[in-house]
Amino acid sequence: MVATQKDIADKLGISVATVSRALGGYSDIAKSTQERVKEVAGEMGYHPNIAARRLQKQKADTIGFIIPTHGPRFADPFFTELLTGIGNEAAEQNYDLLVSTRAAGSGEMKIYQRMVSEQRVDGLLVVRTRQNDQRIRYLLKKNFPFVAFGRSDTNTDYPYLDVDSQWGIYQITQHLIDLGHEKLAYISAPEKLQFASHRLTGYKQALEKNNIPYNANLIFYGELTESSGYKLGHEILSKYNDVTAIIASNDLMALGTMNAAQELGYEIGEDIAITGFDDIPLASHAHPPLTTVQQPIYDIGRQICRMLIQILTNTPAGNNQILLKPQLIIRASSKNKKGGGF
Amino acid sequence: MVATQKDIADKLGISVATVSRALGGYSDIAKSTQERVKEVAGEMGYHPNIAARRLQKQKADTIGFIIPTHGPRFADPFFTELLTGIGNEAAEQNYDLLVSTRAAGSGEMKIYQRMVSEQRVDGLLVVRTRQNDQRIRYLLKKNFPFVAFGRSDTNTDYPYLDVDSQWGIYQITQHLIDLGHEKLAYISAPEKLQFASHRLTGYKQALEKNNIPYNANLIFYGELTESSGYKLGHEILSKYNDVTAIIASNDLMALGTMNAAQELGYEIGEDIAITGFDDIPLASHAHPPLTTVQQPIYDIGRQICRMLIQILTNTPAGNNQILLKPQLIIRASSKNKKGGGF
DNA sequence: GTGAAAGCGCTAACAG
DNA sequence: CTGTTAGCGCTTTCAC
Repeated sequence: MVATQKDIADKLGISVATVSRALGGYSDIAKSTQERVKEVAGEMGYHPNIAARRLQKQKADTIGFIIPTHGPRFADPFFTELLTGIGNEAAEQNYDLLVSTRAAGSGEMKIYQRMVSEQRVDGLLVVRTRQNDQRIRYLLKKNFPFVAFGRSDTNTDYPYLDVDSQWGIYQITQHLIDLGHEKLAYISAPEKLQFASHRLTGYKQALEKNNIPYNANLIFYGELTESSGYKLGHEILSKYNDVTAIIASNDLMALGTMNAAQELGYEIGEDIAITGFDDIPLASHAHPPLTTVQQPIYDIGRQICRMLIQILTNTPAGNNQILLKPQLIIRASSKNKKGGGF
Repeated sequence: MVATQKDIADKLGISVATVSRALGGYSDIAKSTQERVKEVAGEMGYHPNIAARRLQKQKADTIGFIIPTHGPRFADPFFTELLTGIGNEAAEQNYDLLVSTRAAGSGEMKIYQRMVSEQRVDGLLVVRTRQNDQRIRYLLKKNFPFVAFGRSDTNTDYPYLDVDSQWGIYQITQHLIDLGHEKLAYISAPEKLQFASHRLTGYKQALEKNNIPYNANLIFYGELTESSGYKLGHEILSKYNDVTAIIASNDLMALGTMNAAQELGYEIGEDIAITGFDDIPLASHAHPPLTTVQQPIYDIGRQICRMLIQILTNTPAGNNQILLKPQLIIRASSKNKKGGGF
């Protein structure tokens, strides 16, 4: 049996209210009483019952994070790192973190409703924003606190943090063009993801700037997994043997593409350039190391969590629509085009 | 404002108790009443307040999972997949999943205490069991429900699921020996992790069986990360140019080691064999694909979660100390030793 | 400074 | 079948 405030009160012959005040560190309490209460609380191994506290305070002191997984073998290191950032920030601020793992689509909205309606959490973190995002529409309608990692196409106003991935892909494309590449295939994220269009735009912009005609046949759509990159890598290289660079919109797909290219006998960095996006730890330990666009994943996790808590505590938050500039990381997977005239 | 049972009761002119019973699907209720209640509940958008329910039931219907991270850039795909398994199972059984991310050591025990004492969760999942594991000792002392992924050295009795990684490493070592390798370096997990010793034992057993003398200098200790494997790979290959195989005790370190070896000009699978453990999705898309020992990570997550829920609901659980046989997956990173006499 | 009393929203025992 | 009552453990008026 766990000790309650009542147990302490009984033992000390005082009221529960006094115990509560003593423990809560209120000022209108005799110093001596407070000390006695704290001592006995310690002896009895008292710990507050948070269910009771939550009911009374009408707050869960909990943040929700619903991870959009794709299938059982969802093993994206990006999310582990993001989760670590979110979790560490939440813990420091004394919030619990409620996590759900749900495939986008299959019952995902049910979970949002459950978290919101049953007051399981005080606020939510939304990631991988999508075009016309149902989740965001729902939360706005319910007027429920949330922060998104990613913008949305609807011109609604809500707090978010995003990385300027259009700019990031523009940079990486320009980098490849500078190296002499002219036929660059592009592996996009699923079209419905908001960042997919940002990134694709960055690619198009760079081509345009350099007077390279855009060719829709060179755009491929993947699922952000290694195996998806692998399949598309094979497809691209078998269809177009004159492609000299492949830009993937995340590292996992880039790694899969590298694998395909290597199977086909390409030497990466020499015969073909391949690039990613994210800079997961594996990117620098790939063979060859992967040129990519770095997002500060851990810090993003911390920051979106912090933004949400600021909203929940009505702390003046400053700007709550933040756009970070990512950083181009050049490694050996991109080199001068062979015979590129340099 | 959110609708409560009282609101429904008032609207219908009945008591809160009746509403509760109607909603709870009890049998001792008039069908007509139940229908009216449910209808009005729907209209008013009623959803139970779980804080109240938890207080009354003295159960949180929540499972806790504390992820032992190492540092900010913790990005182990293994854990994403494990989390997905745990999360999906919990959701199916209507349990919430509370996640904490804490570096082992730094305040980790505080989180366990918080979860247990403040009754934030009904049970806990413990992973990466350690020698003389503090967490397990604590939970046993508190008589708090938990299931561990991994055995422990104390011969205490508690529910766990583990993979027979001794057997797994034995298999992989034997496989390499069969290929003609005789000087095999070994990269261990940190010594304090329980599975580190199991795996090392498997390695030693295989050597012994084949009359290869054990050489302690060939044992290296890593941190289970790519960069750790990378550093040790460099160290091993610069010290011992006659090592022809390196056995890493997880895939991430194996991948890092491959990177080091490739930097040094080795052709993996030809000049040197490198193997891992886990079979994360990236293993099959490495270059060359990685020979490894497969653990059914997602299923392990599901199963430890299921075991815990069985304990919480007093469901006859059958065997609650389970040892799974992993599976050897042979890929191109291990081949015949060059000039090995085959 | 402290106690008494009320109430957060729900479930459960008991009466009728 | 339904209402009354009590209570989960805590915080928060309001008196004194």
